[in-house]
Amino acid sequence: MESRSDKKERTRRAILDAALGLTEDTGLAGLSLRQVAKEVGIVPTAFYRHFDSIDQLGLALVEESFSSLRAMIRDVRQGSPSLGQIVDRSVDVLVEHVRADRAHFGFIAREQSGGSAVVRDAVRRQFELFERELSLDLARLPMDHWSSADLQILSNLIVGAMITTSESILHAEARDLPEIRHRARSQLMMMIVGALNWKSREQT
Amino acid sequence: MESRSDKKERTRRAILDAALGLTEDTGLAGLSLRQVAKEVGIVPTAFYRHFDSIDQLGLALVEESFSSLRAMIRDVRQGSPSLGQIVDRSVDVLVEHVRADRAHFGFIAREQSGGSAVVRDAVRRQFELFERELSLDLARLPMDHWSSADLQILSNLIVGAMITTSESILHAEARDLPEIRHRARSQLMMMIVGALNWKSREQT
DNA sequence: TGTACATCAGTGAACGCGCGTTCACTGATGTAC
DNA sequence: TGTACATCAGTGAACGCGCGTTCACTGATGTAC
Repeated sequence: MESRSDKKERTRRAILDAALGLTEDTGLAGLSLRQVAKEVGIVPTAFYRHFDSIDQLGLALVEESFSSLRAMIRDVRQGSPSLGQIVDRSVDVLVEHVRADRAHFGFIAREQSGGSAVVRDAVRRQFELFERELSLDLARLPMDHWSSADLQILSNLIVGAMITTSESILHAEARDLPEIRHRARSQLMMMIVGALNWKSREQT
Repeated sequence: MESRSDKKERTRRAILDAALGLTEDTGLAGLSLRQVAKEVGIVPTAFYRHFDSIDQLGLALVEESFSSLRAMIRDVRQGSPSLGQIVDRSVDVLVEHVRADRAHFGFIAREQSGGSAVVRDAVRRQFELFERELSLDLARLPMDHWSSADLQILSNLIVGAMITTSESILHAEARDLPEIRHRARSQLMMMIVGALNWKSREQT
């Protein structure tokens, strides 16, 4: 038999999924509690058994979505390939993850400048955290003693390009993927090569 | 005396300005015709004398905002400084324009992934156009015979960084500006140096 | 310059609709003895 | 194992509100003669 808390968890899950789906066209701002309830198959007031408000639901989705993002980074890291392969591998993993988890990546991209101040700020805070983590990863690469401030600048640039690329992947047809892959690889290469040369130039 | 059409133009202007203001927190998706009318000081139904719908109003704002953006580029171009100064000058002009025209730049940044499909698509189309223009500008720099495809890839990367930087400027306090300037300069430098070295490397 | 008519930006009442939120409730699941 | 009571996810009616849109209108501005 399914316990009461199991059932509740299942409904909660259904609410989160419904919200991810309904949000795709209109953003969280265009999502109503009643739409969600209807989609899930509960009465509007039952929503409150799970979340205090649409904003709280949004925050839960932010958490979930960034878990997705971190899982992706772990995937890149565990391959731990050579510096030469890291570009190809990173881009492949990005494309793969975005395709496999459109809903979460789309949610993040949208709500980054969405209509709810609370959710928007949460997304931005998570991206800052994410940037700092990436800069730690970069520090482990052989980039002769960069300052952490400079690593963060590079990290900020890379994360920005990653978001732009994710958006391209989300809007693209399958047949456009090779081109997007090529572009993303070229850009990542430019950034890394640029950072290396810019830095060595400055130090001489 | 103010003519009838002058008066109409003035009201239209007031609607556009009210929309830009009200949109700042909630995005276009959170904007209602009645809010705009109230802000302007007309009755809701009078709105229809100027726009068919909020979406049409949004499209007008997209046009306006990208005029702003193009004015900025013209400003960069007319200085036509050396390759060495172009980075500093570009960043200075960007910061200056974004600060002077927060409303338009914020509108573009927001509605790029906003809740209205029509407006969103219009913004994206404009950005693609803008990228192509920038790639033509880049072709005039001494970047030994790049293919236009590669210039577009670089252009796409630069525009992405420009949007990210604009968003930083919009959210920043005045005292954080020097750091943002520094970051933007470093990043633009990385991209240009990277592009040059990556390319020459590939050609050998 | 004066008159008669046309235009049209803005008015105001009215509509039906979906919204978030309140409240008292039901009945199945869980717990204490 | 059986009984009595507590918990609580989901129900259903009701509310007041702001929304976009319709319609017939007003009265100042503009135009033709």
